[in-house]
Amino acid sequence: MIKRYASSTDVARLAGVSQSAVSRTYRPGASVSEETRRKVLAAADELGYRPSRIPQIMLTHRSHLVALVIGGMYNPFYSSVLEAFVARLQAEGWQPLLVHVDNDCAFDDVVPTLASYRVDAVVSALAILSDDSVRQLEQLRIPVIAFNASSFGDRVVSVSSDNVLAARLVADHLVARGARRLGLIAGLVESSAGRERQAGFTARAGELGVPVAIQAGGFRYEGGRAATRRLFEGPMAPDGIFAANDLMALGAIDALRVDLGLRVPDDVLVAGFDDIPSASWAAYDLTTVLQDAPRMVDEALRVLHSAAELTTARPGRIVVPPVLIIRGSTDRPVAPVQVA
Amino acid sequence: MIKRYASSTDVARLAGVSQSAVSRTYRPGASVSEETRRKVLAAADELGYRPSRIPQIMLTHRSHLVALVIGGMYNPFYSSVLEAFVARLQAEGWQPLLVHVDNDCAFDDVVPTLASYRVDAVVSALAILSDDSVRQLEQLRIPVIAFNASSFGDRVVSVSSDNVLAARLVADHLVARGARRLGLIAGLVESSAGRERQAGFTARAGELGVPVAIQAGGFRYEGGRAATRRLFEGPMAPDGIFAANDLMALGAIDALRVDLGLRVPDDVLVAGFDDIPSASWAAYDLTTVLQDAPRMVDEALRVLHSAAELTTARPGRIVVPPVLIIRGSTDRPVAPVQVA
DNA sequence: CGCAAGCTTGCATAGCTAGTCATGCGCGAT
DNA sequence: ATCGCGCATGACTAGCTATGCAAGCTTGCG
Repeated sequence: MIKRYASSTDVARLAGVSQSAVSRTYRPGASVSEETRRKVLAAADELGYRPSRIPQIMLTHRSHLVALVIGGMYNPFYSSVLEAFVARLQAEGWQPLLVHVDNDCAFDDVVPTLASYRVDAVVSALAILSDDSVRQLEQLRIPVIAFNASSFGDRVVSVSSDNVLAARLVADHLVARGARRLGLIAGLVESSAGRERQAGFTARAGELGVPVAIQAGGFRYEGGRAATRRLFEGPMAPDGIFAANDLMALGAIDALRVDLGLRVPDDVLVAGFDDIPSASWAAYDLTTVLQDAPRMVDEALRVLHSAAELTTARPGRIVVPPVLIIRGSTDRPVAPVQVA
Repeated sequence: MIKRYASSTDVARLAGVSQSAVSRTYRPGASVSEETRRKVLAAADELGYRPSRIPQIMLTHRSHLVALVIGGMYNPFYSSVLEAFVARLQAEGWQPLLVHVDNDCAFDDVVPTLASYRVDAVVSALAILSDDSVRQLEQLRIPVIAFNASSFGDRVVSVSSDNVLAARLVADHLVARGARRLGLIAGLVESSAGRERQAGFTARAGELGVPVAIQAGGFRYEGGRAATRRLFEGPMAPDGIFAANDLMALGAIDALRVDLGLRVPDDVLVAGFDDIPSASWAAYDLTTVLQDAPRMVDEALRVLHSAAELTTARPGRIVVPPVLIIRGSTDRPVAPVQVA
């Protein structure tokens, strides 16, 4: 194997000093004479030397690596969360190790890899942590922070929007704008966020005495479009639709306009969840729930800092308040809400 | 500092064997008796032990870490490339280290960090490699693979679509479908992909004797929308628009329909570049150029494998053929092409 | 029963950095 | 002149795993 990087010993030899002197040159506050520092830096520059973190990991038992588990990048909300996360982690001296999980490669399969790189923590932006993998990570004493997934509330720390409250607000809003027959496009049953949005919406609709028809859309555009067509094949054609994420809501709008020849918002109101960039595009102008991604990332980092000291994070749940963004897709005169 | 992970020595002590025996248990093909293996695995299970790659990195001078540099995740094309890349890297035994670069944090700032983790290679999915940082990486002998960026063709390996050819095909197509006054929405001058698309398009339009007006859109939806409005403030209102990426093309369609009250494709043809998911949504149905992301990732990995052996990749350029996807946004009868 | 061959096991070590400890030097104070 | 102090420097070591080497054991065969 060819040696790629120069070591502090190489630099020391070239500079005619000891390895300690090299190390001290890069350690702020260490005692090095100007003369020695100059010689070391000259030699380091010649060899392209940068101190390695690898031996330090062995000595301190801290890698400053954080595993970021992804697997649903089709949703732009998660790409923006990812980008925000990476930027913040980096700014605070962590390094994100990216791990992909999907049907071919389950979370359980990558746990040994994570452990072998001695990551300090795992952040999952997906709801597909299996019970088994959580137990494995627990045994390895790796703190786990789950994003928008509260299923394992007693084992891991979760950071999420207040999905139930947000969905209730959407129900209120749709009914206030005159909807009397609601349609709900659900996500995936595996997703606790999706389940919470469904629960909040149906609960509030029930309180308001408004019926809700439900179809699953799998969190994707095509799923939302197909689910909308199915809603209109049923006995109760809805006049207000809430999709558990924006992608499905955009599919719903296209189904209504293109497939069913209906107008939005004139014939049917539509609301989504996430506030992805395309939600505000002129063709859609979608009413949606803003998830405060920067705030969520902040909270996750706060947990990370405390978890870094201990061997495990104190399990719990952090909920970030949502904001209802009202746009053209529900733009109709306000009707009085009739509480049943 | 609290010790988080068990070491092979810990396992050896518990199992009543030597550290070598533990190591050999996890090394396929090594000579270990069934009895010893059983004891080791039992002890390892109890302690939650996984072999560490960290000392191995020191011994072999190979980290199997690949730095993935991102910074434009607003474009869904890059999220899909990222996801594909991570999945493939992982399947082949690499681990992606994610690095974010933006205005606050230039590439040069993160080079020391990359070096300190002893990454085996750097993959940049962005065109913002500075000349200085390429030189730094060259001195550190870290191979660099640039995605869709050929500016540093003589220093790094680049993998990209055939942007020039694709843009020529788009020009042909728009003119064949009857456009006689073309508009081009350019990306960023820093992007070589954008420059190539512009060059190919204007060159072919020139050959066909069709005039082209140009406005910059910065690769973003809002930029594309504003650029389109500016195109129509000029002396030559275009009847065919090519945007250097899909996001700007979608902005163009919305500008035409919502801001300018025109019809697509009846009044103006629109084509984009990337084939992001929203390009095929019913509201847009955008003609675009498919960049074969899986193929591009394949090629990048091939380079990576050869670069892993050497200390540096042989500079060069790999070009992947593009595919023109014709959809409704240019759906008009074919007119005969008049070569000037 | 003796010996060789093969399998198994433990010991020792490389690889790199940060920090501890001891040493040496210069200089001011006594 | 001597002592002590502060600074600078080098030697040494911890931390963990894979592997070469030597030694011990078993087994089969003569």
